[in-house]
Amino acid sequence: MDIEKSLAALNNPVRRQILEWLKDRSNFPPALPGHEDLEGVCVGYIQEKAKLSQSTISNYMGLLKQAGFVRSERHGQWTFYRRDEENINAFLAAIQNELTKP
Amino acid sequence: MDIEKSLAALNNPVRRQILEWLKDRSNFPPALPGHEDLEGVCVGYIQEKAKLSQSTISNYMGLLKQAGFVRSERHGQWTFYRRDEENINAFLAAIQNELTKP
DNA sequence: TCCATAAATCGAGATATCTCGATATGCAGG
DNA sequence: CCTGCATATCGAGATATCTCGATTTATGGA
Repeated sequence: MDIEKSLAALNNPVRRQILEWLKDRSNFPPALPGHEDLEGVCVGYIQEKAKLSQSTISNYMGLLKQAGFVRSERHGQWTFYRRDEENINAFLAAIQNELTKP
Repeated sequence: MDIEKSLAALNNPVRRQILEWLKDRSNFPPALPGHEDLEGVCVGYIQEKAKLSQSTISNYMGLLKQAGFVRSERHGQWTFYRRDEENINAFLAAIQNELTKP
């Protein structure tokens, strides 16, 4: 729970938007054939929606992952990203604790 | 409640530290004579503790104020800053709402 | 009115972030 | 193996943030 990294990762509107999109799998095209069971979304789908370059999105997902907001799972040539609700909640608890008076 | 400005303001360890210090007036030297009733802390006291230049701290306090985390009150030649608990809580509610799944 | 003090603003150099296109890596199918 | 696709990494230019010292503005007191 690195609050520094977490805040840096959140300090960008597109990265926050991606986290919101990932709340609901149906914000993206249907899962690839043979991966219907997977919760995650591949980089290409995220890129398509965000309309930024592939390298930028890959970088963004790396930052979100380092901050703990997402987990990744590689399946074949694809990397599937999904939210890490536990870490997200841990961050919220930490920032709340840091900001509020006892 | 500009979440963009708020996250930018929080994206700096010294600014977060200042917000923490301001939780408790006793983190600073006693109030100036004639201002004992005031909740706030003057810029000079904050600068002393943060060990950064006067202009940097003035800038920081401006950012924290723009983000809504502090209010300022001018009394004579001093500007007294104190936390705005209401806005801080509003930010926490907003970020929680943005980050958590429904 | 003049001076001293507190704070805000200005201008600038150093550093970090953003974002891209190009390249490298890893994997699947023929 | 060789080719093609998905993703990651690299290098770089543009832009933003950090932080300072110098200057300006506001105020209070002699």
